[in-house]
Amino acid sequence: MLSNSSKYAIKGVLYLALNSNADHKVLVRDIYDTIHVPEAYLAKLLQELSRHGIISSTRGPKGGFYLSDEDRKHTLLEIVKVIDGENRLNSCVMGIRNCDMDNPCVLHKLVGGNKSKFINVLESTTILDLIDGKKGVEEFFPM
Amino acid sequence: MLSNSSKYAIKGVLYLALNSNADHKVLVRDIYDTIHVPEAYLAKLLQELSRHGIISSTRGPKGGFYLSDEDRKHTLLEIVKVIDGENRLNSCVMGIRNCDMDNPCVLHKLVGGNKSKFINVLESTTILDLIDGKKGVEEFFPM
DNA sequence: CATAAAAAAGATAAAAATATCTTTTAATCT
DNA sequence: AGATTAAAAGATATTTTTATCTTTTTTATG
Ligand code: FES
Ligand code: FES
Repeated sequence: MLSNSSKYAIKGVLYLALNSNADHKVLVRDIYDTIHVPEAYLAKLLQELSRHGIISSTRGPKGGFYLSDEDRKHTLLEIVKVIDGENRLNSCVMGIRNCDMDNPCVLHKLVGGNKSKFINVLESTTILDLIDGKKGVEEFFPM
Repeated sequence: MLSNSSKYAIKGVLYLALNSNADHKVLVRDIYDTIHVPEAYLAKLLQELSRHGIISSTRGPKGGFYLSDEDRKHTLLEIVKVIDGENRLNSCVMGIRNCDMDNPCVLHKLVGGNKSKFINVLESTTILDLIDGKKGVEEFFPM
């Protein structure tokens, strides 16, 4: 479904969404324990997301990772694509060719619909949507 | 979604469903090229399925793998469980705990439904269902 | 400017998934 | 019985994913 890395990344971003903004940056060191992701690994993932403009960061003292208002408009799919690459989600359930309505594999009719719905959810759900209405970390973590 | 191994296994079983029976056993050597699965790897997978009673096999001359009528009643989920284990499919999208309606993670509401539908399809689709109405290998392979 | 803080980048390590190769066992046929 | 065929089992190799460790660069501050 999703790689471990993508799950970690989503967790990290979710934490940032709940606990950071441009005036309050947070360190990996302060996140990893709460969301149960290895510290160094989480750092790599957040760096990757930052490099791709999904989240924000600044170096040096008072630095850290955070989400700007713009960042919060990014979708789950964008996160997944940065971490897992374009192809992982798009590939056919049977791993044959890129999923193609015109040329479906045996399982396409059976499960293809679910797959596209899943992708659709990821594509249409922003970080903001996810935390909408929720206020506490407790509502999400430990997860 | 499904591991590579599971996809291979399903392909192999599908081939057997189309091209074998108790009186016509087939060799891995005659399958792997058509379904594009490494020979030795496919052998391992079919052996595993045979060991678990999902497919049938006999050794020695005139031996090979095949599907009995009973074998054809097995579901896709059974295949996947033998190859990927019980937990891969059941685990939460966010990889947190076993997916539990009573205690859902953030993404459960969004994608949990799709996931259970997917599993449901695998559970309710037998080999026989899959090839029902189809007669030629061409309809399935190359896949 | 020197120092410290923190992300970025790079290198390395460990584990899991994927794949292949070799030996053994069972069945068939002469 | 002996030879041959083919799966079963076991051992090994490769690749990918997951994870950690080290060095470098950037930024802030005294
Ligand atoms: S073509 Fe295989 S799932 Fe769509
Ligand atoms: S609890 Fe996470 S997907 Fe169900």
